Amino acid sequence: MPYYLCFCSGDNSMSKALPKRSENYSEWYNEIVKRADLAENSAVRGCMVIKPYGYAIWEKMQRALDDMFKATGHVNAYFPLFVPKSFLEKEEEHAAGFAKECAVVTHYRLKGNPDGKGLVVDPNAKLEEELIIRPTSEAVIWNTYKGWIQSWRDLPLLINQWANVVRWEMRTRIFLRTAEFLWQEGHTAHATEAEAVEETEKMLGVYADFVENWMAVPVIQGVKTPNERFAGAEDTYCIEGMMQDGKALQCGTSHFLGQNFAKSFDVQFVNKENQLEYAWATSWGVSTRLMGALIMAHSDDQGLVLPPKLAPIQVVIIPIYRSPEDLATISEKVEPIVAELKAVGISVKYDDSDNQRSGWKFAEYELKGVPVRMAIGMRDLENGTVEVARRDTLEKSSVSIQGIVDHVKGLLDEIQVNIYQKALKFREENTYRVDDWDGFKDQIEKGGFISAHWDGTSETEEAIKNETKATIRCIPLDADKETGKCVYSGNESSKRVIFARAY
RNA sequence: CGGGGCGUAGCGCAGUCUGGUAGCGCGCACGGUUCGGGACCGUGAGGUCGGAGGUUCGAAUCCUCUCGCCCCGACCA
Repeated sequence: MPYYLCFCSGDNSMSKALPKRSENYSEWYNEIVKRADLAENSAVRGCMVIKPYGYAIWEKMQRALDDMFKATGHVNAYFPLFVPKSFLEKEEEHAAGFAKECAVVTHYRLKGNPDGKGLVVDPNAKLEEELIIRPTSEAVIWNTYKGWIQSWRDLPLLINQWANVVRWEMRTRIFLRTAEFLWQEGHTAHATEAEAVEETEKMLGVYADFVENWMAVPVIQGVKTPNERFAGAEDTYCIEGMMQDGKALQCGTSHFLGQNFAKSFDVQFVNKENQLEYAWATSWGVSTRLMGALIMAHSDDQGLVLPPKLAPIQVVIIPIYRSPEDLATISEKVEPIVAELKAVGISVKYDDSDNQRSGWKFAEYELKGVPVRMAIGMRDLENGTVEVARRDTLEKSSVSIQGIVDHVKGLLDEIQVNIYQKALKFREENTYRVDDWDGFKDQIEKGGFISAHWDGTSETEEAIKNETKATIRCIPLDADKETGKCVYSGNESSKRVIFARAY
């Protein structure tokens, strides 16, 4: 059913087509998440259920990132879910930053309701000290590091943890902002400031590498303004991506924490000169929010578009047949192709299920973003060909079965590059240099990134945010030195920063 | 917390104004015809209408209370 007919019925939930990006971007996003079987809202407020297909993508992300962390010398560990309130309090700015969104455990027991059915909290089981469900783990980890760090020889300490965290957000959006989410958080301790800064920047680079080369989402690397900094950090570095509606999405952050946490948790070490010093810290994280970025950066009105490197199924093969005999003939021809594809490390699914017809399968795998689809029917067998369709461009071609594996391999690489280039082109076409305030207000309504001069004050940043809802996404690391006038105040500025509305 | 909306079959909804046999589409089960871009026909299963109380001969429908969810705003590394 074409989308426009849905208005007649007053009910588009049954329509086969997705809402269009151009008509209702957020509805389009929600429908893709649901229809591609990535995740769903759970019965628990603000919390999602990540479904097997969505989780398979997350697992591929985890695998790639984890390998990169290991390659840069990090090891994994696991720390408690609960943070005693007194720990969280220790670093004041950190505490203030997270206080408003904490889930708090106050009791440890339930009992039968004396007035009837069900359970009630046992008032006699009140905890001596409340436990906070971690919104992030700096507090509990630095409290632990105190016992691990005595000498310069104990440093650097390079640890990562894969975990869930809870932030009691007032409004949630699946993958982009959920009350509970999955992430990794790296927490490192160093002997010198320079080394910690280097680590902070190195991990930002790792994130940029991952997001660009695996997720195929181009990002701008930069530094946050003091307003947007992580609570308790000296500097917050970030990577910012552009979604197809022109809004920015923070894809990862890497924080230089100075000695703030070492001082709050009294983590000191003896240096080579036998003097006591506080350790220098970093922390860095990416979350299941990246799933949101992946969806919003590439997908189209037919459904999800996945970069081959992260697609749980890279190639799907669909037989086209009438009789069981035809199917048997086709399957016989397909089997060695499947085996060869697997042998070169390509994940392939041969969907010979007979409960749906081929047309239905085509649409279904498009919706799920499978990068390459092959269709084989009796006609193909006669010609020694298969029909190969690529998800990114929706182009179809007839390809000889001879050498099909090399062809598919090359095609997957090409798709990976192509969707990155497409996203990069989109970002470039939607990034504007703006030098006057009227132009700024005008452009921000249309969407996209604005590269403009800023006088460096929080007052100006706040005023711009209040008037336009645009925030400074970052001060790009590669910003050219360029003197100019602040787009809002007219005061002196030494470089341009990136403004955008953000998720 | 303020404003708006919604809870009826697994999912999406109509029915509520004006009380009187609980319906439709999708999905599901079975049978058949189909099969190169989301097939069709037939048969069938499936609901104490979010919960509690009230009005009434009779409540999905009217009244009171209550629980939950969604959207907009405030909030948000």
